[in-house]
Amino acid sequence: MALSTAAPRPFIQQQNLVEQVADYLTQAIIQQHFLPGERLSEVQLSRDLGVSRAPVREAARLLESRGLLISKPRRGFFVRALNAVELEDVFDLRLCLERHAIHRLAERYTPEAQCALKQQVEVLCEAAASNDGTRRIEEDLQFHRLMLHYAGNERLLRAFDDLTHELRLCITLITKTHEAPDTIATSHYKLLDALDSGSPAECREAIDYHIGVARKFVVKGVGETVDSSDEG
Amino acid sequence: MALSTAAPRPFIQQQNLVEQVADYLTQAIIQQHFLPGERLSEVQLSRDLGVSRAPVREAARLLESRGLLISKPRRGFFVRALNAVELEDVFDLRLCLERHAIHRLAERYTPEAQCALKQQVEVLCEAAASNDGTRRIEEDLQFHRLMLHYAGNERLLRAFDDLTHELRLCITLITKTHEAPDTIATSHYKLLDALDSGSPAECREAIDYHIGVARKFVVKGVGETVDSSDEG
DNA sequence: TGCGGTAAAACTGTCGACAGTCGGCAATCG
DNA sequence: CGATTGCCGACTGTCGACAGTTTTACCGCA
Repeated sequence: MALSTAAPRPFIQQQNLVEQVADYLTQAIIQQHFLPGERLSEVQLSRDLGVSRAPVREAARLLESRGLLISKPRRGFFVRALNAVELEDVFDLRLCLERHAIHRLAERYTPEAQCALKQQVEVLCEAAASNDGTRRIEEDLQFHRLMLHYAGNERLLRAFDDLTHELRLCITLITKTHEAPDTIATSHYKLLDALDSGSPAECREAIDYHIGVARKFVVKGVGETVDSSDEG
Repeated sequence: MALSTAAPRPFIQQQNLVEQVADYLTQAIIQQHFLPGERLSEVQLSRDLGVSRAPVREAARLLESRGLLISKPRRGFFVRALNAVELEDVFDLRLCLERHAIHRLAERYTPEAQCALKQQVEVLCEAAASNDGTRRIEEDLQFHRLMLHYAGNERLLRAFDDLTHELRLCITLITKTHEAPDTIATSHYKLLDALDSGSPAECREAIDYHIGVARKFVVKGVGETVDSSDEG
């Protein structure tokens, strides 16, 4: 049941308008083409994308379940705006999930997992040296996703994926205050070392420190952008 | 089979059709009017409920995001069927969330929370003495939901709610193998005692034992119902 | 000039319809 | 007699349209 094997690659896949619209909206939100709190007009979107409103609505509901949009009855869909408290909650839950995952992973740390994680850290380091902030974040998240993946609990992985959608909601904030390249590298290598040691205490300490640093940076970013996106 | 009351207008006249359809579907699935793996026909549902297909589709997508339904392209929606592995994953994640929650709660254990939890245990004990298995489960879940609530992290609570939807997916299995009333009572009082003590170690031990027992019962229930509802 | 009320515009919620696709069944062929 | 192929029915994906509601713009009045 390992999901590590290559994903099924259908020959022809592009015919699902809902998914395409969902992807488009997700990217547009992440890249801040739609600002937090902004209202999305179904008719305008369907006009712009050249589709009818039905797939737009279904895609919007999908994003709502992922925490990227919020629907208000008779008002439409709005881009979710995370405040400081909600962001703290997100990182607290992330800590919860990753603590659990790293322990589970330490219990079943295969050479395959070790190799994949090490490889991903190298990719991450490469990305960290570049100027592309978004790519840095994505490779960082991908490393953590791999950890969750090799922890062997698909439901846990799904919960993490749900969470990262919300993390991406403020990805531009994160890129602005992201750590220095060498800090990123050492921080992740520490996680690998902890896993190699197999010690639960070391794992916990490493992940606590790691998430703690990330949290600090992001919350700082939010604090700097005192955004008065009020809602009623 | 499920909708013998397919009269012209069963129940809907207000607004928010999507939520009403979602509630209806949720109840129908929980009460096993739709069996795991069964396919749901959009047209049939919309006919039976006296609405069009649009709200049915949107409600189905909602339930899909909650893990109650699975959509297969061009095939429609199917009732999710949890296998033993997936159920183990669910309980593992539940352990993850509740461990975190009880620690957070111990840090900020107010008299209000203490009172509310104690009250809910009493309600639960009352329900446990009754014959209504579903009510027992619901009051049990409600106790845990209160714990998560007073832990003070709304995002954590949402993750828990998402999880309980899947738990309810096999609620009939759970009711069949639920613990004895006095076991339920003592088990929950142990949680309260651990919280009163304020000791993280005691909290962890109590919640580990608690979830472990629940897991054992449910997994046993699944094992007895050797239902090979695999999917391809 | 500022404010309240009314009317128009825009939007969402919902509906019925059409087209492409999938699964099952039957006729055909080896 | 079994396997294959073509056909038919049913269903999903998508669309345009209508009705009720919310927002906005405008106009009269103080």
